Amino acid sequence: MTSISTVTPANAGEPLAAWLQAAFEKAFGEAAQDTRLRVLPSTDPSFGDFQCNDAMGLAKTLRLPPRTIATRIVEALDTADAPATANIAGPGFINLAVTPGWLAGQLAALADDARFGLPDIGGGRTIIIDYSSPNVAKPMHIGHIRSTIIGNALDRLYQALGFKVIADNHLGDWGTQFGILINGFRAYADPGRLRDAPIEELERVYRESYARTEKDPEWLDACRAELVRLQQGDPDNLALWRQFIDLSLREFNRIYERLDVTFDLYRGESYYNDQLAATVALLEERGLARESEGALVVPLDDEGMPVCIVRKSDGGYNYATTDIATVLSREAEFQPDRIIYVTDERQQLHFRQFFAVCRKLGCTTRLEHVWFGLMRLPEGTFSTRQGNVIRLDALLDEAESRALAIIRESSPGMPEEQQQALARDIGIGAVKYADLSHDPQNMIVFTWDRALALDGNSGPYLQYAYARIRSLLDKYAEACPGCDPAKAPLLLQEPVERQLALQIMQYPATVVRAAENCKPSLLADHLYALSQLYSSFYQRFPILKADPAIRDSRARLCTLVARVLREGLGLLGIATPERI
RNA sequence: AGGCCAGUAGCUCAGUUGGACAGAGCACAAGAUUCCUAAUCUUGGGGUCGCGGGUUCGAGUCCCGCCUGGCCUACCA
Repeated sequence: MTSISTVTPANAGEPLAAWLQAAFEKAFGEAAQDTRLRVLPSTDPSFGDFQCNDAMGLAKTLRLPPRTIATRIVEALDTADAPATANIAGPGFINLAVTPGWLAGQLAALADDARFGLPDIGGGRTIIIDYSSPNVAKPMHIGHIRSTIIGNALDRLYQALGFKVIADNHLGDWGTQFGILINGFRAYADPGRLRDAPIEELERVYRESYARTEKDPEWLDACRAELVRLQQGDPDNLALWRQFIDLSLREFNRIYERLDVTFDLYRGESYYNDQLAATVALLEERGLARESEGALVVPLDDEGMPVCIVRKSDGGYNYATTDIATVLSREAEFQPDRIIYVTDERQQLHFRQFFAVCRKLGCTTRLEHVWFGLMRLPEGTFSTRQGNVIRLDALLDEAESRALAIIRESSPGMPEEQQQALARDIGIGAVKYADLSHDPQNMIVFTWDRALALDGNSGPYLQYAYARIRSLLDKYAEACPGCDPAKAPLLLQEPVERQLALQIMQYPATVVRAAENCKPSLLADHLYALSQLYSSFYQRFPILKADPAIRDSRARLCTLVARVLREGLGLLGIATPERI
């Protein structure tokens, strides 16, 4: 159950819904008991601030014209200290225009709440989020960015809502590719290149070795032999394997640092290696697995899915086995409430299958696959073979250098070091926002200009709005020493000021919705709308030069916009520099 | 062949339990800076919401059929 935070309800319309609900019950008695009226922000400011559409839906059950229902609700409203005026429009919409006093009071209550209205939904329960998960000995490319950025945003969102989040990087650090790599490494690796660009070198070695397996059977056998030796624990091969992981992690961590992404665990597939046999034994014990064409499979006809292979015909285990063992291990160690996997869309069937197997084993953890559309290039799918992969570090480099060019032009006086730090925040912010502002499930066609856009609906637009507020508030402090905007009464007179207040008040509900739907884009949209309102307000109305009471109120409104932007962008993992 | 997803303005995309004349950004056109950061703001044109049925007081949203595109469909992950 959702527990409501200290002062402010998560949905800004809730107090109004309660007000309408009381009138509804007064007017209709028992007939009203089973329904709860909902109040949502208006779809158009000209209708008012909030609206309730439920009278139309109730027409059937109450057997009355919707307009009559709406009228009777409105007539029964408690008018003493009413938070809003209500009127009926169209077939039975109840439009609510809230009083300035109510609006100011609600906003002030939100401002005084330490959690800014975010409810503690988690109550300390544990969620494991499994994301990023690149393959060892291969460079991270733009195909990894969505999992990393979306996963990290979910990490931050759930933490903000009171969950204990364990971010687990389930590295691809085990499997047949290591036989090819070890054998190739001994034959082809160049120490100099390995020192200068380790991952490129490992990748080159792998490609060369792999190519040879296709035309040289003896080579292929040698690779297989190395793999067997590794799996049997041969010290030399293990040492090499550890070196590959070590080199890869160093490279990955450089990128994670640039992206401000951190993990609580780095448990690759190899971590579960010694649990695979027991996992399969358990499946057999429970009578869930059977032989088929030499492999061991779990039939899933009852779920309408093809069989799930848990042991290959050569006796080896595959990813399904590892994933099942991973769930069992996580349940035993962490007792998580949920496990969320963030991967691309191609793995949907695999996840549905192994989730089903887990349920058959009696797992009670809520397992969830958050999938996202594959990123592709305008000319088609990117692929290693065609060499049209865009490496993640190259993307980030380009993002930063584009940002730096603009900063040098617009802020030539800024110290070089500060320009570069700013370019990092803005460039990385642009890349992250370009991803997070889209619904994860939509495919993204990658173009440099779109991924690195610095105007319009972009990360820098939001960062710019924030920096302008900071600058303005500094000037306010100078102009009015000793003034505390937090104590100023809120006078929300202009329509755009009311809209700003309403938008801010929807922030907690938006965070909840973004987390529950695993769609950070919902929060990104909200922050963009807030920035648009603010930019319009800023451009059209004086703040520092307004009459003192108005000036102080507007300064306070600015502090609240800044707070939402800083905290909201923070939940998306996007930095908010104080100066641009 | 079956499954999942998508199809909304020239382009990229939003669009809470079905709700009021379908919204942004980019691009295009015209304007705004002696004044709090113009990476901004204001105004304008522009859409048979893939097609056809159905349910409903009401459908971009739900149901059925079709068209187009992407991905998946047993020993890669």
